[in-house]
Amino acid sequence: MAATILVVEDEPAIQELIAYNLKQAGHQPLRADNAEQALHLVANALPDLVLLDWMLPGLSGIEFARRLRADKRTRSIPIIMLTARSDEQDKLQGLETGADDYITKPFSPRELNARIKAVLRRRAPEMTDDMVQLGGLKLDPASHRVSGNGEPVELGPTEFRLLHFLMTHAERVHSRTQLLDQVWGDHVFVEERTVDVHIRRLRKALEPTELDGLVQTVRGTGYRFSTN
Amino acid sequence: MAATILVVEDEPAIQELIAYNLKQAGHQPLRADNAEQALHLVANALPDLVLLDWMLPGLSGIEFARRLRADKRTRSIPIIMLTARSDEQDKLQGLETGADDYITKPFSPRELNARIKAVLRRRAPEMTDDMVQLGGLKLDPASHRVSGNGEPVELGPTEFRLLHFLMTHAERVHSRTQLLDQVWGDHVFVEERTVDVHIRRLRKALEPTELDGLVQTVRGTGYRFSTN
DNA sequence: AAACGATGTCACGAGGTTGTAACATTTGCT
DNA sequence: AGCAAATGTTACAACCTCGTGACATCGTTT
Repeated sequence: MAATILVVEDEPAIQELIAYNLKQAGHQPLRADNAEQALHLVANALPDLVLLDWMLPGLSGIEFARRLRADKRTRSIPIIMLTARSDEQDKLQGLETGADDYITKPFSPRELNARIKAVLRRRAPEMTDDMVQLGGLKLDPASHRVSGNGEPVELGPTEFRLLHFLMTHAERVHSRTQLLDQVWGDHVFVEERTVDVHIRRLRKALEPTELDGLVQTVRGTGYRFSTN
Repeated sequence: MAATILVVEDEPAIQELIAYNLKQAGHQPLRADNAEQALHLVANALPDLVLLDWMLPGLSGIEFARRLRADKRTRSIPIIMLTARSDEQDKLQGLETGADDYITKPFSPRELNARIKAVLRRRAPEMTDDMVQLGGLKLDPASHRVSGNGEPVELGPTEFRLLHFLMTHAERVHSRTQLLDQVWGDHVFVEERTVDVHIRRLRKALEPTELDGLVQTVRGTGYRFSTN
């Protein structure tokens, strides 16, 4: 895991509790008492996920979420909202604003962790550090290591992310555009053909292990990771 | 999936939100703030589906839908309308004008995606990435693979699209013109006989699996995929 | 300052893909 | 049987796609 998680919660006790739990789970909590402060933090460094209390003094949680969604840079950050009760009204409005999940207080640390993990997996399975093992290839996000048939494989950062994405979305074709969006980020402007070059570098790095065939070209469409 | 979806919505925040969600779901959003702009976009390239806000400044959503339905070229584009409230009046008028579905604000991304998928499945199954399995032939759009009686089948891009369309519209005859429109796309001018050649190539590719008989000629009319 | 690794872009060539025309064959009809 | 229209089949040139190596840039390390 090791995700940076922004906690926006005005109640100090609850904020403390959540932050402690996140730390226990291996995440790095960022804290904010209100939306303004949260916006400041986000301006400095992007969190991987936001835990957002819906009832905030000043700028509301809904408005904060809206702003995150409005900015290209922060648009893709997953949001889990914390609601006081199972308030259907909040829930609806929250989901409309683009929250990925909600959790009603009181909640157990276990439940919170489960939802965080689920959201990270759903939004971006490649953000999780579950080990991926497919067709003789093993990729471990936690240790940032890759091995093919036992032999270690050296990859550059981009090739690592690319392989990670492909392996967590195997048996599917991905267009260059999709790969750029998912691996490079959707706010980056790069030539589509750049993908080819990195695919090439990835294959080259896999060659010594004879596993370069797993990364396949689908002519006219894109690339695919497949064990067939 | 990977459908091109035109979003006609004057509220920037909502437009942004929808576009973002569509992208996440693997679609490619086109945006228009008003009906005029939307008409321009449509003139250039046909979207696979239109998300249409009913309340628009200037030319209304209803009028826009009417125009789409009036033109032969755009008549078959599925439309999902976005209504402010569950306004029976709008709903009736919308469905009458030819909308395929409606969704009332506020709506969750999940609900929107579900409706899009449902409409596509009904109106343009070839845009979906559901696997198609018919008469011993299996075609999987997601992995971009085809197999006949278990054996893999190699197809060029055009043959793949052609087979996909035929299989998702089986037991129906399609004229060469229809196939050109649906498989080659609009705004393309190609000889009708070209279809014959690709049918031939498709059959040839299917020959090794003995499944080439599924692609049938209907003399004087066109071609048909049939398991009989 | 020099060296290095990572990255994005370009240019070139091999090979796959496509549309068309030309010719062959089949089909329906008289 | 004989004919004309429709379809099957093949060959091919134009075109497109992708793999590949080279190179410039940038930020960091030595």
